[in-house]
Amino acid sequence: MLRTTSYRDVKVIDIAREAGTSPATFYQYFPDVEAAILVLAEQMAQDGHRLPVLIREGMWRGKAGLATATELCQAFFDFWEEYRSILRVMDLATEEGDRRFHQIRTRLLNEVNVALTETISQFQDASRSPRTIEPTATAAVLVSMLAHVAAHQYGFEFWGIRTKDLRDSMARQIYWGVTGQKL
Amino acid sequence: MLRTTSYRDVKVIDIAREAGTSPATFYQYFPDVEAAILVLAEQMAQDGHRLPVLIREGMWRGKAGLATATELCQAFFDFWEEYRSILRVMDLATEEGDRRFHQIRTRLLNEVNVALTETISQFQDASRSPRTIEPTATAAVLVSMLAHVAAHQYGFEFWGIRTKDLRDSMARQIYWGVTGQKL
DNA sequence: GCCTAAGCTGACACATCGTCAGATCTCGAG
DNA sequence: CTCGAGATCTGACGATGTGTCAGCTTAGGC
Repeated sequence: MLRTTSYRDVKVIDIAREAGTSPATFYQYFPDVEAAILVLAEQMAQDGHRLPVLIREGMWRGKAGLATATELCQAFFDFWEEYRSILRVMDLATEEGDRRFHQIRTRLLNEVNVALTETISQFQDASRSPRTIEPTATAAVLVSMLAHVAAHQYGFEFWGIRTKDLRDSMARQIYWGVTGQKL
Repeated sequence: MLRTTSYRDVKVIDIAREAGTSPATFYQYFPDVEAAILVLAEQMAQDGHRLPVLIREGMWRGKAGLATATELCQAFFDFWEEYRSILRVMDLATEEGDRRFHQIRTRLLNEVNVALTETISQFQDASRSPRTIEPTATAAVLVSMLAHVAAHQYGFEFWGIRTKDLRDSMARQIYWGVTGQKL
């Protein structure tokens, strides 16, 4: 229903109708509409475990590194495509201070963040470069980029920017952010 | 009201009460709640003109370039801080396919995008590097990063990531994305 | 076939929506 | 100052949605 109806207009009675039952039955399972969406969000977060795996199992050195970065971008695009309507509600709720959604969002993105932080740290240690920039912060910035571009993919196409170009451009930024190398 | 009440719970009757008038009067001015928020969003977009100015008037070469990038990040943080509650509604509405909000979002961010694209193109031309990466796409990716990190600034602090670190990390990514230089 | 517990829902009191007819106000012409 | 046209406001209302409860239905063990 979130795919076709705006969040604001999803009413308990609509959900009940769709489920072929009455509003009273809905309230037996959920205190409100948010609580029902929360369940969907939890299922989504489960599926999100595949994202950090890509980072940990991928190669990050040289050309293979750029390829891994590209795969990561593609995985984000795919994930957002699938869960777009839930993600946007989660984002709003999080921003509005809803702890329940914030927690799920954290579980989903923090894992990616941690995986990326580790990889960045490894490269910083290897190159013995002065750690002027926090790996955590860089990881956070890169994850933000991924999440936001994936979310607004369609909006960019509207401006005549191809998804493929976005992906490649983002992959380069990530490769650079992670390795510090120019390639 | 959007600062204290969730978007979903802002009712016409609340707005009317707040304004010391009746719902019927509200409907004389706006067809629905969204339309009223739209006006706030338009005012916000006006104020957004200051963002592309920073890009165009700033220096982008060398250390001054990094300073300009940092200023740009700070400006985004400040802007989002001021208009956080409107921006999150705008984002949701845009994602849900609302043309009116999409248009305002475009006006706001596209100007930044164009300014950044121009700057990137200048650097690519100067270095005669092969244009494998679309300047427009890179600009879009960077603007996304700015918008998203600014939006979730508070969420990051929750994870123990300092705003200052975010800003510096982002500034480096932008500097690199714009100039292609490592500094 | 009976009983129990789990699950469902009709009905209700209350809130909000969106509209319209008519009340009220404003302000310039006479 | 008075009047009236046009602008603005609002009470009232039917329609729709919310959240609760008591009572009904159903499944399954005995």
